[in-house]
Amino acid sequence: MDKVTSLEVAKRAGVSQSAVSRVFTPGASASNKTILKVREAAQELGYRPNVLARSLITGKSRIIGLIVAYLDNYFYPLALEKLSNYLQSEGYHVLIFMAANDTQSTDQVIDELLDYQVEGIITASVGLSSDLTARCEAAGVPVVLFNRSQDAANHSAVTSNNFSGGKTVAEFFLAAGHKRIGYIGGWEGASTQREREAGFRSALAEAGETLAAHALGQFTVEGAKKAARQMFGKSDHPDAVFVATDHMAFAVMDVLRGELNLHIPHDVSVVGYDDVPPASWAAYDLSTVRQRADLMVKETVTLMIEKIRNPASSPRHIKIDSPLIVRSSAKIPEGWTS
Amino acid sequence: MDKVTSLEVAKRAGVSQSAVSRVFTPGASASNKTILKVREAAQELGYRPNVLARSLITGKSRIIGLIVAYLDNYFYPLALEKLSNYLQSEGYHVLIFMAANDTQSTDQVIDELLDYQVEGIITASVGLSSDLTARCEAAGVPVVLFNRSQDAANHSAVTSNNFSGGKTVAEFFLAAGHKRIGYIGGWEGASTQREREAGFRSALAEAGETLAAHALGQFTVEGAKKAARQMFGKSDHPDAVFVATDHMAFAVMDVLRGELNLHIPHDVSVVGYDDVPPASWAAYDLSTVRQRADLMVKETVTLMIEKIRNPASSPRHIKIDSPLIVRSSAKIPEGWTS
DNA sequence: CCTGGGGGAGAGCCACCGCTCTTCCCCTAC
DNA sequence: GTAGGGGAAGAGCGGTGGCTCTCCCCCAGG
Repeated sequence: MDKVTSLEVAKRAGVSQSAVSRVFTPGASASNKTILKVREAAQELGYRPNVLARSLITGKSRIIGLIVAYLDNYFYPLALEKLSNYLQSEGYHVLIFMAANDTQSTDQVIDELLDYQVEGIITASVGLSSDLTARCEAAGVPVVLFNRSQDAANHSAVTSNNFSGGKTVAEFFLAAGHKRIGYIGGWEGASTQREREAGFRSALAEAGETLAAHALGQFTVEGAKKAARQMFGKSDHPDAVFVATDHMAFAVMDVLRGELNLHIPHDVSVVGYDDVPPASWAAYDLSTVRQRADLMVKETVTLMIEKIRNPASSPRHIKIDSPLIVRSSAKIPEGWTS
Repeated sequence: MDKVTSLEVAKRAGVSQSAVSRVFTPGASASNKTILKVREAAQELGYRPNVLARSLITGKSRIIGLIVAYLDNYFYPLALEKLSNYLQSEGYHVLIFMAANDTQSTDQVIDELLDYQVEGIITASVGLSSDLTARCEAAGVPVVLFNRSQDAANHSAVTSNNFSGGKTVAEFFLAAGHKRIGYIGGWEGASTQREREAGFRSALAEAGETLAAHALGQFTVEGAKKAARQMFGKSDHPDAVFVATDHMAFAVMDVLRGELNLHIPHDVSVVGYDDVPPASWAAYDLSTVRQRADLMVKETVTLMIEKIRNPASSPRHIKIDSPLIVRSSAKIPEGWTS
């Protein structure tokens, strides 16, 4: 019952095997009569071309490798969903890999992807060593970084405008009259973390202010909780805090309200980054900087396809504008308009 | 720079092409001397076997197709992560597809997967028509349903024990002395929904009670909110409600507390199903039935591999025990022990 | 009006994509 | 001398694509 080949279809239709191939190859020419006969025979036999065999000769697998980490941060599943759908609609398919966040495993993952002759690699929230970059380059496989950027390396990247996002949050806090302003970040290895903090600090500096408190939460719930306890456990705690991802911001809010009995936003204003769905849930109603996943995905795929079509095209870093979404977790400055 | 083939490696190493193949084929024999020469030449040239070409001849692609829906329910991204990792560790790779929840698109997705010569298909929260089942069967591709079951069809399935899970919740409510008990479900097409409700109802019936209110939330936040407003908008609302997924339960809690000013668990007890991470977050602290994703994943992969190794093995439905995790969103009966 | 030649569409043939696997043969070792 | 390990050769796996060949249509010229 298994494995119907084009040869069998050809026999049944009374044509040559290449005729069958031509019928199933878009852009090849065949007479209506042949097409009809072949289609019918194929239908009866349940024939479908073997994509693997096709890729072998055409050199195009129509597979895109996707490397993901941090699936526990809501932003990534949603981005993944959109990415997959968008690539599917462009006729590509997604081979997915989880990356632990060590170079070791990323290394192996890339190798396995290359083994599958992927036409391109998209990494979500994963950085690449220059060594790996070179290997992909050598194999002629373009790489696009999603929600992460890299200065030195020469691959394309799509991020939100993290710097200006961070800046806006600081301006928002300052306009609301906050004086002791804290920051809870992610992990220094991540460009998102560095840029959000840099933007945040720069706006404070412009206003002649400085950061009153600083901690890193490693992008995890536990890390964020620890950071929050440490930062808010004393009486002269900050009256506003910018948390680098919503995912961590929820944990921070839980600690502030549940453990430290602080009121939000009366005692502390909290702002996050991402605008994942729970941010709009009543229990948190978190003010946050929105990363527009759909736009980011669209740009990522566009960049990828451009690079596949024209391997010589130069890498680009696209920054998507990221607006502040004002909800009730932070004091709203009078007359604030985004 | 592109595409190093085994022939080139063979030339450089001064051996035949087949010798190179043997070196890279686990289980084939070659002398130490040859292995050494070949490995060195391969290293220098950056050679790696082309998996696609290999699959063409061996008939084993080492690809598993994964079809997912409802990625907005936290349970699935986490399951996906575990699934992918587990399959990776078993030497398989995952080609992922998103399924809109109509048969139409599932149909096409299956076709595309079969085109890629996948060795098996895992569907997460997606049912399959008997027509599709037959097609996979005919192509010799085993199917395992994850978190969904199907009576008539003959493929394996892994779920939690939804019936007993639902039953436990009802017993829990009854033991706490609740009298007006409601249920907010998902979507009738889902076996999880039907079984959870059936279990829940059966325990009520055993105690001579009946459901005081019933609504369906379609597994979405908006649907659940609507159901909650409807069920709790009047004064004789239930004093306990079982919501078929945590994801919907959060929405229900938001409506109860934020819109209707009801107190949990004082006015209403809420219990969910899944035990996704936010269930343990302080803002919700939701009592819920735990689906043990790691166990479910492990069984799913085991089943899959067994079926690949021995296609004749008969399909099985594995039900993972699902314990009630007691938190503060529902009244705790005196002396309750799970 | 009929015939011959040019041209183009469409079908068939064959080489090949990169690898595996079986068969065969050679060489070594006992 | 014989057994056995290991290398080489060659036939595919299921397709694609270039080349050739055939056939038919059309038009021009006798």
